[in-house]
Amino acid sequence: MEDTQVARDNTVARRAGGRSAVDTAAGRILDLIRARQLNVGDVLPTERELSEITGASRNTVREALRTIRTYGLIEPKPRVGAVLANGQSIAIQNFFAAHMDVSRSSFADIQGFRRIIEVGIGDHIVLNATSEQIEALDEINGRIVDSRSIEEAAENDFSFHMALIGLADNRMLTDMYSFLSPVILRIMTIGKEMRPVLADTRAAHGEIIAALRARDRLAYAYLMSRHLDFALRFLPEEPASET
Amino acid sequence: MEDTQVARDNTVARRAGGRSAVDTAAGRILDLIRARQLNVGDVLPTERELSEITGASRNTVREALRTIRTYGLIEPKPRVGAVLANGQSIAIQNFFAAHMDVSRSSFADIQGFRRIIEVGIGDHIVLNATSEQIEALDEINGRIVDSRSIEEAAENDFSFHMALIGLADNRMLTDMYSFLSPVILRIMTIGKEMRPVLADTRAAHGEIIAALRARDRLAYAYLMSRHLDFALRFLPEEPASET
DNA sequence: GGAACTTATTGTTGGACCACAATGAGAGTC
DNA sequence: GACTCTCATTGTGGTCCAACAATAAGTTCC
Repeated sequence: MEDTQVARDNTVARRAGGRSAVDTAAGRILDLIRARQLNVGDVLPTERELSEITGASRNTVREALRTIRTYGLIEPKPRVGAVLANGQSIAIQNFFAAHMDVSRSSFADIQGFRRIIEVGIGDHIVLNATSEQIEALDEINGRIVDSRSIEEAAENDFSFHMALIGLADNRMLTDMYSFLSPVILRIMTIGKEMRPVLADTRAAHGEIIAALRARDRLAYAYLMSRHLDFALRFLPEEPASET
Repeated sequence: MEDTQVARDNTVARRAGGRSAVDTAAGRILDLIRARQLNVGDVLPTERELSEITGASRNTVREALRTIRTYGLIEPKPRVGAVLANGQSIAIQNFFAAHMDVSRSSFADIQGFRRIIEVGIGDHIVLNATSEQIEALDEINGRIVDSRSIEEAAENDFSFHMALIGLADNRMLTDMYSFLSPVILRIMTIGKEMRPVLADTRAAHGEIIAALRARDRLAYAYLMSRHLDFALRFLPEEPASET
């Protein structure tokens, strides 16, 4: 009898709030994390406790936790509870991996986004970057040909572009690139798998650096635009088959 | 008897594959989508059928569906089943919301970001936008002076810029601006509170539209850059506090 | 100090009920 | 007879519960 009561009450609450019980629970759990100032490594209350706190059943709490988990914010750990994590990378990667199966335009979209950004920051860099910063770019660029694996090459490639972003001196941009880094890395990896000529990448970067040295914003825009468009040409039409 | 068998088999499979039953189920469902060539609008089998197909319990299937749903790939529809959707936009916005702390970026950062983006999309718009699209911008721009409140003016202002972003034809950009819309709206509201001359905004937009009509990319870049920089001058230096 | 045991927690299952919407059967009307 | 409206049926997702298995931290015993 009481279980029926609970069920009916929850249903009413759901309809009233317009949100499902799972959404409500997820929101409360996120509020809890915020309110308790929990950081990476801290543990959440147990599912049963969360069930009491949120007023939802354990199953509902589990679905809510599953959502938060998909965001990479928590990592379940048997016996101890869910641990706050920054599984951002894996989460984003999974996110895009799941989407590549359905929509294939994502790669192109991201490359287009990069093109706008990395071409667009040219003016600021040309005007404000110090010679030391530009030479630091050159140093990073040199690592690419030393890479001993595709993955390492992709990481070094990304490091170069990330350093470039850093010169824009804009926190939102930096955050955004960090956020997108797993996907960009994956794009680079695929590109290098299809056309593993590291020297070309280095040369293209080198031209860009030269344009920066010369404080030539037009050359920078042209070269960067060409560089990113070039990468796009080697991306597969079909989705990347993951395992 | 058989259920016990199934349970034990699943447990074994889980330990062998190193993946949980939920992950396995999610993988099989995604395989199913791929194998059946399901497109947006098509329906998945019911949860109970998926339970039979994947060999997992309905609760496990539900958690798997919850993951896929968090990715924005499906949308549950009562009585019909889960429908394939392209909720990538909303999903990625949720990802942004869960991971990116906009409040830590300053107004200047966000305006700088906007400057890069909105100037950067000029080339694409000049080359690809139809005359009808440009006239639509003009129509939106006309609403600004009709606004009867600061908030309404800010919304109309944002609509103009959002429409501009839409012309870039890049989903990631559109998603990003949707995600940032509350903050941008706030910036615009503050700006208009400090300098409530709507005619100026409209005039600046009008010049930009004129540049687009003339397919003059240099004029566009100059005018847009000036327009955004101008707004920045009237903003306080505090960080963008959200909500 | 190390090994076996206890125990609390997550993982998974099966079953139950509710609200809701589509379907179709049946009554009523022309 | 054909059509329309009403309403019960039915099937679906949403939520809840109780139970057991697997796991690892904590505890006790040697």
